[in-house]
Amino acid sequence: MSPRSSATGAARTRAEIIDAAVGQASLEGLEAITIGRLAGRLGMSKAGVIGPFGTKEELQLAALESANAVFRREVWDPVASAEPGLGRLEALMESWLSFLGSDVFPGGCFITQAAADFDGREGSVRAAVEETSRLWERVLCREARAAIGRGELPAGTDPRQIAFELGAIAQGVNQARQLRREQDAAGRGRRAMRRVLGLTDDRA
Amino acid sequence: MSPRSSATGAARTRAEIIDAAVGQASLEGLEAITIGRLAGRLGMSKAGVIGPFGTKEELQLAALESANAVFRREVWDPVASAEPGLGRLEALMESWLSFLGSDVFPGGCFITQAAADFDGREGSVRAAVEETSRLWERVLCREARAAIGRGELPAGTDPRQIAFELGAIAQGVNQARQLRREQDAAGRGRRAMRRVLGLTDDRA
DNA sequence: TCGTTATGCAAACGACCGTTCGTTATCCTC
DNA sequence: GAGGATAACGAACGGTCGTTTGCATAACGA
Repeated sequence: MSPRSSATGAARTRAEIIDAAVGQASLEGLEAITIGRLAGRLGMSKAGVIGPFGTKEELQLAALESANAVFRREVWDPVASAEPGLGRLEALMESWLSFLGSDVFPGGCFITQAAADFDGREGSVRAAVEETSRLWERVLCREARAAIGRGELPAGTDPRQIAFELGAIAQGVNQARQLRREQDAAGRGRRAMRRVLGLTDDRA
Repeated sequence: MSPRSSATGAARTRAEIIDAAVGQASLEGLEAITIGRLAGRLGMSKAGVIGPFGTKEELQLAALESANAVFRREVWDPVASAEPGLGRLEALMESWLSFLGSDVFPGGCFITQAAADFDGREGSVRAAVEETSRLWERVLCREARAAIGRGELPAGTDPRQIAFELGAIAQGVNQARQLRREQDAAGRGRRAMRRVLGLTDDRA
């Protein structure tokens, strides 16, 4: 079931195809992946690549699901055991920034890439991307709500506004790093996030 | 020279092709535009479409240039005559939000779309997209610097940080509207921008 | 050990890709 | 009116796209 490295036969092949698809998609977009190029990169035939999925659309959905799992493992899991509230939200942002600065996905944030690629289309992949985006925003929102409930953020704060702003900043970091290749993208993002969370380390 | 609606013969055709290409690109990405589909939509032959540009890459560059001109006309020009400083920066943000909420580009912000599409590639189009992004950030930065110089933003404020955050918020608005179809995307963006600019209309 | 079931390959399909070529219609200038 | 430039056409090029089909071969359960 798990797409980790070992496994036997078909499951292993399937995981390798998905990994290659995720890499390709993070660079050029989920729609730009191509059966033929994946086959070339993997040293397989086109039929062998598409076989386990039946359809390119199913392969796209599998790649998205895999990228979600990677994101959860890299960003959420490290802070999952902490207590809900501002502390965990702060740790989550650090985790997120570290992820955006890594090369886990060679082309940067997979969801941002997929969102731009599919927000003007219709179909099941678009729906899955939208749902992923919604789910992650719900996570941020829940965490912000916990922080408000504990009095760590001002009463009356709108948790959805916090979630929106944190997500926007992450998008900005991703673009600064991937498009403009700014060295200090993470630093700018950190400052912005800390200001949103009231953890001002600069002038009032 | 200007791609406005009237004009004679070839220039007019060229402008029509570019308009169609911009529309298509804002929906599905600058790389996903296709000579054949443009020809179909325009009732022309493929040769007639690619003729004025010679190459798809040149057509992409022309589409990007046109989108830049539209952006400047819709967002910058309305505030260009005001005095530099916080007032104009605020007006610029309103102008930007209004633009993001309009359907000038059917698929949302052209640059965000193009950035995601090309930030993992190489070549002249990528370079042009990057330069556009840099240029716009420089505009925001210059405006923030003016506001700081006039004492309308706290001394010691980093104008590049302001530019980064405003740009990130716009990206967030675009994704909220285009992917998640949130009704109040502009409202969230406005609140976030005003907070960045110290124009707090919510609780301290 | 032998059928059965997976697993992946080679080849081919029709469709569309970007680009090139030669030709035609239309206009402007002598 | 004749002649030349211009603009767009239709047809074709070699490739690549996603998908389907039939055939090997490897693995497995009896």
